[in-house]
Amino acid sequence: MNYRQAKVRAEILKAMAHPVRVLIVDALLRGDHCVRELNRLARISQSNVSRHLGVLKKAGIVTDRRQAMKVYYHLETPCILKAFDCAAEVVQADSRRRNDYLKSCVS
Amino acid sequence: MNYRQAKVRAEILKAMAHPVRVLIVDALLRGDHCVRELNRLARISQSNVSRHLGVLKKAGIVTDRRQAMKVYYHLETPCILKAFDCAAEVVQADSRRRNDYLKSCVS
DNA sequence: TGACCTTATGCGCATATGCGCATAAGGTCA
DNA sequence: TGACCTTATGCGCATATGCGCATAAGGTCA
Repeated sequence: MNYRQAKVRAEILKAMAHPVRVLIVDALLRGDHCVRELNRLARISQSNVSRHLGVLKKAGIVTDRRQAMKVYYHLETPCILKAFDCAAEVVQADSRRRNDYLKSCVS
Repeated sequence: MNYRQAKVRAEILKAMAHPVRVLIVDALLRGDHCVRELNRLARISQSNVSRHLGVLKKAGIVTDRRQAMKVYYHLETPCILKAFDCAAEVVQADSRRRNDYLKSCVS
């Protein structure tokens, strides 16, 4: 892999690498939502939700469609789930290692 | 998902969301490497490689072991690949959408 | 039309991130 | 021991990111 390819991948990972954006993606996994709904669900200010949605949209992770006053956002790539699974796996592996370390200290 | 859980996931995604770290993880997929090797492979300064490895280590993605003068790094969670696959998928979906858009402009 | 709802974005500021440079610390080997 | 290799990290600076606040723009509905 060259630097250019790595940069593209990093951009996408970066687009998801924020707690609010993780929350948003998680909500969108269960169906489309408009900004206001996400704002209420995630208890994040409207402007902030909107901005984070902009980041996800720019990265191609979500798309939007206007419907009357509201703008609905749609998760374009549910494969994002895999990244989350991995994230969870890393956490588990890490705590397992920590436990092993603690055990080795005791024995 | 609550904010705390989202934060944990985001931390891990963040740990990979940098071109240099993507390059490093990709290299480590093919086997353990010491800092000097990665430094040469990726054409990144030694101090910089070391720092990025520190980030990956802190996130629990890699582990290190000393062997004489060298410190070898080991990819602890190859599931990281999945995240990369998804990243690639996002890029493809995005360019597909762009093409569709262009076509709709022409027709 | 005017009151109201929803969304995106400009601005300013605080904080985080990235990197080069220098250097200390750990180790090898003649 | 002293020359040398490898690695981690402190420091300073430039740039990126995040967010609150205010507000403009788009739309609805009585």
